[in-house]
Amino acid sequence: MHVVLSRSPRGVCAQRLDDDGTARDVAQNVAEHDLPAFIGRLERERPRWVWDDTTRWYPQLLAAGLRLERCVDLRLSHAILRGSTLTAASRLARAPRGAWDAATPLADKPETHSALFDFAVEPAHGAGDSPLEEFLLQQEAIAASAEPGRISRLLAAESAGALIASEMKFAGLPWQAGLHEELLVELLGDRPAPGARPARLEELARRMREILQVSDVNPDSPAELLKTLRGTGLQVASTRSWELKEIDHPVIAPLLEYKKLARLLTANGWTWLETWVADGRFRADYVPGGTATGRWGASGGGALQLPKQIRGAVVADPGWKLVVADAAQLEPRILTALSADRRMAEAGRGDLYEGIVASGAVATRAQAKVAMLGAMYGATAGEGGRLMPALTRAFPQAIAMVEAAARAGERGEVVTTRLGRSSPVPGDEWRDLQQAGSAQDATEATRRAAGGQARSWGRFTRNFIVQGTAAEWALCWMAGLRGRLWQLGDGGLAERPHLVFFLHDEVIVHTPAELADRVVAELRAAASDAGRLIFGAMPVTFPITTAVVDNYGQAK
DNA sequence: GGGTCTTGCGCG
DNA sequence: AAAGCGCGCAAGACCC
Repeated sequence: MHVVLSRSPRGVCAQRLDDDGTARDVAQNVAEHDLPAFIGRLERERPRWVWDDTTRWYPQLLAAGLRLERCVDLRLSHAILRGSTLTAASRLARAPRGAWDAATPLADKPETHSALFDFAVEPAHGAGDSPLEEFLLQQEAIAASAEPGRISRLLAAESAGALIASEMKFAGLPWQAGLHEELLVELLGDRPAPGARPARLEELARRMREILQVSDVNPDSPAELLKTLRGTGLQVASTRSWELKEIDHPVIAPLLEYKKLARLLTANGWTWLETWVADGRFRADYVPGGTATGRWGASGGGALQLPKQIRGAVVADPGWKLVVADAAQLEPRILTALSADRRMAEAGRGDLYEGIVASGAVATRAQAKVAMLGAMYGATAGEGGRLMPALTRAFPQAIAMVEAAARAGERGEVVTTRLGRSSPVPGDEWRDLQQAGSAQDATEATRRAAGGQARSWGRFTRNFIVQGTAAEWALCWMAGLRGRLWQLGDGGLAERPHLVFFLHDEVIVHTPAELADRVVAELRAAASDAGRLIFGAMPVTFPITTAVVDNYGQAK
């Protein structure tokens, strides 16, 4: 059973649907304040809740103590169906852009700007924009798809991800502000007055002045720093750390240390702590489907960029543990499964990179890693580029697949992940330049620019199929894990083992200590489920590394 | 003064 | 080891 929820000025409307899409009864109107009780009652029948945007419904339900098993997030589903080559012929994909193609989550927009429930505001969209009609249009597109099984799995995983994102924000990542502050004081000195440098940074700037024998140096301004360095005879093109590392000069060491600490101060210093940590929790805003490839984004707090320096401040509650798990060498394994390259699958029975060395393709594990990254990112120069021919000889099938994706992108074509997420179409500027570059009278410079741009888009599509399918795997992993964790405990969401962090191929589960071993088992089981769900009986394994720790800094 | 672009660096 | 993919954020630079 599906239950389609929508809001109108009169309250919430709930329409039950049978699995064939027919209305089970007359739609019910529910007052906003009765909604949690209403949903709680119906949840016992395990419906799939259908709503426009999870962020507009689920947070308040969580706050009321509910946890729902499954949903359809129409906005996220629409974005996938609209772009997917698997549903390109559907009415949904062929319709002109409308309210469901909004670039931002609906919750980010003021209510008055939403055309979804107030047809008078934007009559141009007509009544076809209602959640019920959109849902039926989506069902139609899925049913007519060449691969309904794949696309519906993707939509289920994407929607589960939306539930998880809301739940992780609700539960929060356990964060000890006191520990974080101790760390800052230890590395930077006491908290400075606003606008002033902490003692440690001031000291480093002073040493740099002495070494360079200048009256002033401002390492916070790349432009000024570049002038100062050049003024003292240093040949540098920029002030990037990786470039400075190559230079042999006494000022480099304190400068690099300054940069490292200044970064900590501005990105995750006292201000960050005050803004993002409250009541012992860091509550990040995750953005499911926030990137072209289907990876999540984050907005505010930099949840996906937590530097290793401060991970020690992520501490389990007393009597609880953190189970940190990541999928080992996920993207190369995804490439293996996508291409069904049996020799690469054989190499991946244990450590994939060691397996590649054993195959004779390259000499060292480090080379194997660089070569695989080169294959997935499209390296042309450097060691990655040099290793490509050997890798291609050893694993022709896998390499042919990413090469084909690159060639398609260079031609401006769309590529599609295993479950059906398609890459965006290149923009008008891209097409204009390609056209200009292939014209009879094109200048050499235009030809070169067009070629460079084509290859750049080819690197994007090459990577898209791997990164995008890896994102699908991670979503399936997490969705399965979420259900398994729920079965391990009793009570509300935060009283049972629950997800508190997700970073592309890595998750953290916060769990009562006595359940940690069972959480580890569920993590592994969910990983092999995910592999089967996406690739069927392919002989590719997705090993998980796990660590049961008191704080995140202890993992890895 | 405010908005947008650029630089640099954190994560995978 | 090199600078090839995907992101978000803060600060300075730059422009009006």
